[in-house]
Formats: sequence, structure tokens, C-alpha cells
Amino acid sequence: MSKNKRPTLQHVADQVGVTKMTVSRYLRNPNQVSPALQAKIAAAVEQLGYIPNRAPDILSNSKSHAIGVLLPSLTNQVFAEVLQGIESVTEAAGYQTMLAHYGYSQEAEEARIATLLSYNVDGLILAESQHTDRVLKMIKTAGVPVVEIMDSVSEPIEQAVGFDNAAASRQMTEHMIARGRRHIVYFAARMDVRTQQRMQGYTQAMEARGLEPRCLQTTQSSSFTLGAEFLDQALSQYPETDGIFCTNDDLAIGALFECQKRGIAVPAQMAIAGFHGHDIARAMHPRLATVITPRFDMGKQAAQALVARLNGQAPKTQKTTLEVEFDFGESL
Amino acid sequence: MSKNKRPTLQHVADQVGVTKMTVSRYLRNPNQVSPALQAKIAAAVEQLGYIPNRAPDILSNSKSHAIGVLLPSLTNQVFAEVLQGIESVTEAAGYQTMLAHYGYSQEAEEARIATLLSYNVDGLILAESQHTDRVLKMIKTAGVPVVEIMDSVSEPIEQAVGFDNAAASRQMTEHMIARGRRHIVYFAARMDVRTQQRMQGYTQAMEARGLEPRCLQTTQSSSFTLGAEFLDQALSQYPETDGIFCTNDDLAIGALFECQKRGIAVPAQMAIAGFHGHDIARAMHPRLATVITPRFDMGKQAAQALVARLNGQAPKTQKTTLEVEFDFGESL
DNA sequence: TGTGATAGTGTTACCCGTAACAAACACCTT
DNA sequence: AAGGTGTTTGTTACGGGTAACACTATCACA
Repeated sequence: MSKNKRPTLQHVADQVGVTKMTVSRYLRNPNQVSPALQAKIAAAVEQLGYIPNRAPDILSNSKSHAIGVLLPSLTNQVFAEVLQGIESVTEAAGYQTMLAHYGYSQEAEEARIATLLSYNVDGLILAESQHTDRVLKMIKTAGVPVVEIMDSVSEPIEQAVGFDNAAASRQMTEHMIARGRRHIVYFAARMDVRTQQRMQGYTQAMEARGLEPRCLQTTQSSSFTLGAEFLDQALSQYPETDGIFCTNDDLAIGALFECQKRGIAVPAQMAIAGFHGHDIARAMHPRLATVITPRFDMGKQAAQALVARLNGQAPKTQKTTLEVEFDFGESL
Repeated sequence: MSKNKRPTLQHVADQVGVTKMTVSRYLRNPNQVSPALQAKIAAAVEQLGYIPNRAPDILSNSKSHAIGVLLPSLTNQVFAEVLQGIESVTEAAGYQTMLAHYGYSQEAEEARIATLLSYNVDGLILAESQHTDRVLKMIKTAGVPVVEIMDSVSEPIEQAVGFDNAAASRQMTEHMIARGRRHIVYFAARMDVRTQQRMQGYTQAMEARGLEPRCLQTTQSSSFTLGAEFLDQALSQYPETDGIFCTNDDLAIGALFECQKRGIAVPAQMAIAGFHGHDIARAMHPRLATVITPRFDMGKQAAQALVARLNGQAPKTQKTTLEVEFDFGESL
């Protein structure tokens, strides 16, 4: 039961009767060694089951070919799609992503970044625009390129790829007003920076039309259940409510289901809009009005920018603002 | 603009006037060095912004304190929750998870595992029960412990934590039959091993009652849209259909929405059941009948088993079968 | 005063793949 | 035949943290 250590280049070399340098050359470019040896080395590699080992390279060159990705949450569909966009690029470029999540906590983010840097990641993609001082110092000291996503308004560390949360929210609110809604309530959860920006966009649009902004908010995380609870709260607190705009689709769907349960007609009696444009929102009846955010594309462009940096290209743009789309669905 | 290399123990040591060995000792246990040096080293570490480096340790000991997790997909809510269960354990145990996904392809899984092993992961959690020969050989050669999840029936490489897909499916089908449904159609997508097991459970239950099993299947991935399309197909192919059992909640929800659109009463005219028990299924009206799978717990127990192995404990059980729960909701 | 124990610090060697350089050899050219 | 060129393989050293061992200073106690 003694654990045989995993084979190294030396083991392969011994089997063939050459030095490990020759095997190393063969593995990176077979034509660098003579045809006779090529066959022998190939056989030995196959027989021993040699598995490449990045550790020495990481140690020597501090290049891990790994990229650290920090996301607040993975159960949130939004970030799963962002990650797909990132990996569509990193995978093709030969980078392994090292994923970490921090549950919207700055302290947790700091700890995760320290861990990722201890594995010598070559670059970082961060889904947050505000960081602790220690995070900023670590990134500077480590000298790794960083791309921030989700927000194109805040000042980035180096580069950012995102969209304008406040503007998107303002436009959706304006559209609801244009359709005749006057008593729109905003549902906000978690109260992270982006939710605050969206709430601000809503508030601006309401005030610009002389309407009174009304926000229901909580620091707990959003869920369908919460959307239902907020609907209840809105109806009792503001009985005249004729529209609801939610900081994400989960709340909106929860509110819409609750309307259906109570027999409140959507959109006849109540307009409902969400944020992000998830598949489910677009499959339901009535189809949910929502802001379609460029999640995949944002991940993709962020990764492209990072890979370009790692290939030695200087940052091209500091901020990239992606456009959101609107689906006014059947719920307004 | 010359890139200062990130500080090493040697830099800290030089600043203090000791050897790097002393700094190393301080970092792992401050009391191993004299109080006078403790203060000086702490100051130097802080000033230089020293970031620990795992690479040498990985090289020396082949211990990375990282665990590789292979999931077929991340946009699938199921696996996001499994991952949360895994990380609830690994994070506390001081292991970094390295995540990779393979889009349900055995070849992609093989490539991902090779990559993870090249980073010297200490262990693997695999969400698949069938693997290529090369995967089996690599795992054996690397000598890393492996825990498989999602399926407790197939023969595991070493250990498995899962549930019985066929039995769960059989039970749900039996319940639908007991409620009087006679023409139940099964909706299957992707056709991975677990879907096939579930379909088999359905078929067994139907045949045991002398009913004709009818399956609509496709290799494309499931979606709400596909659920709607399948409903259309079922109604035209088998007009007498009075029940639908779907291989996952996405299909079931798509089918349910389509019923609502067409004015087909659920459950009066059509019973619908899903699989997995997502939040959305439990928030909608009528509440979707569904098999609630132990996703978080499965990830948690798999990670616990793996961490125990890494702490030198022998595998306790080869297979762990977790129980599923049933929510018959309001759609049967 | 010598002996042994202990605390604190230093020295050396190692992990493994590869860059850089060196060497050996075949073959061609003048 | 000497020199030049190119091909193939070998040798050495390196990266950064730490285990193992060595050494020194301090102190207690017989």
C-alpha cells in the first residue's frame, strides 16, 4: 500500500536512458529530439502515465497560467453566466480559472484574493468596484493585472467592463411612467453598491416627473418569497400602488406569482418589471418586463482585456460601458 | 515602469537582518522567534506587503491544499448548490477549490482533470459516474483520492455520495398513478446517465401497473422553451395525456407555463411533476410537484469524506446513499 | 565550575522543469 | 583536410519556502 509517487520527467528519462532535459524538449516540441527517441519517449510517457507538473514552472517564472475570478455568489444565475463568458475566452487562451466567492463581504473578498495570490494567479477579475485598502495594496504589490466588472461608473483600479446600473434603471422607470404608472414602488434587497445605484436611477426618474419615490428595502438577500412579502407590504403601506420595479428578476417573479395568487391582474391592475433578463422571466406568462444585462458579453470582454494584458499589451481602455437592452414584455 | 517582483521571504529577512528561515518560522508560529524580532519582522512584512507563496511548498511536498471539483455545468442551479455544499466544508478546512466544468462531455472532463492534476490538486470531486480509461489511469497514477457525487448506484472509483435517481423517479411516478393518472408522458433532455436512470424508473413504474410508458427525448439541453415545445408535441402525439413527469424542473416549469398560456387547467386537466426542487418551483402557483434532491448535503458530505481522506483517514464507506424528499405541491 | 537542557538562529539540501550554455558529432564547402 | 554549420543531447543553475540538522548563548543545578 506504499503510495508510489507520481512519475516525474526523471522517471521517464531513466526508463528511456536519456536525461530529463531531452524528455522535456520532446514534450514541448517532439521534433527537437531524434525520431528514434521520439518513439521511445512516447512509449515511456504512455506506460508510466506521466502527468505534467506546473509547480516548478510557477516557482521559476511566477507564471501559473491561472486567472483568479472573484464573484459574490454562484447560486445567482447572473454570475454563472458572467463566468461562462469569462471561460469562453480563458479556456481558448489556455488559462485555468480559479474561482472564489465572497458572499458580498469585503472582508471575505480580501481573504479570497490573498489565497488566490498565494497560488500565483497571473491576473484577477473582480465583480466588485469597492475594496479594502489591504486588497488594493496586495494587488499593487503582487503586480497582477486586474479587471473589474458589473459597474462602468465607479473609478476602476485599472480597467473595468460593465454597464450603467443607474441609467438602465432610470430608463425602465421612465418607460413605466410613460405607460401611465404613477405610483411605482421599488423593491430592493441586499443593498450592495449596484442595487443602490439602481435605486438611485429609479429615484431620479420619479423625481424628474414630480412623482414620489417609494422604496422597500432590506439587507437580506433576494428570493421569490421576499418578492411576495414585499408585494404584501407595498399593498398595505401604499394601497394606490400601480407599478413595481424590482432590483432583480427574482423579486419581480415572486411579486408576480403573488399577484396571480391574489387575483391581481398583471398588467391591468399592476405593472411589474425586473432586472437582468433571466430565461425564466422571458418564458413566463405574462412575460416579465426586464432590463437585459450583457452578462455573458461582460465576462467575455473582461477576460479578453485581461488576456491581452497578460500577452504584454498595455490596457487599451480604462472603462468599457456595455449597453443594456430592454424587454418590456407583457407585464407593463 | 519596471515591474518590481513581488517580495519574498528573503526580502523581508534582508530588511530585518536575519535569514529567511527565521522569517519563515515567525510566519508559521510567531513564538518560535524572540519577542524583539517578532516586532521587527511584523513591521517588515507589513511594510513590504509580503504575500505568502504556495508554489515552493507544492513543489516540495506535492501538497497544494487545493481540491479539484468537476461539474458538468455551472448555469445549472443544481450544481451551484452542490458547490456551495462542498465549499461549506473545504473553506473551513483550509482548502481552496479549483473548479472546472466540462459541458457533459467525457473528453472535456478528461482534459480538465489533466489540467487540475498538473496543478497538483490534493483530491478530486467528480459529478460523473462514468469516465474514460485515461481518466481512470491518471487518477490512479496521480494517487489522489476521489469522491464521486450525484449517483449512488453506479460502481464508484473509490467513494460515492449520491442518491438513487431511478428509485426517486419510480416513486414519483407511482404517486402520480395512485392519484389516478393513466397517460403520463416523460420529458427527457440531454440524455446523460442520470436522466436515463430517471427515465428507467418512470418506465418501471408504468409497466408495473400495465401502463404504457411514453418518453419524449432529445440530446439538446433542457430549458423552459423546450418544456413548452414538448408539451405541444405530447398533446398532438398523445391527445389523451393527463400527466407529465419531467427530468428536471426547467422542463416542468416550461410545460406548466405553456399550459397556463393555453388555458389547460393544472392539475385538473393535466398533472405536472418536476425533479430537483428549485426555489422557483416551490414559489409558483400552482406549486410544482417535484423531487427534492439533497444537493447541498451531497456536496457537503462528499467534501467531508474527501477532507477526511486527506487527513489520512481510510475511506469509511464506499457508497453513501442520501434520501430524496417529495413535494407533491399543487400540480398533481 | 562543569554538565546538560533549552531557546533562538543559521546552514544546507531538496522539490522538478527549463533557460542558458556546452559539447559531441555529422556533413558540407573550399 | 581544415573550418564552418547545424543537429542532437548533456550539464548546470535557478526559483522560494521549509525539513533536518548544526551551532551558539543562556541558565539551572549538582
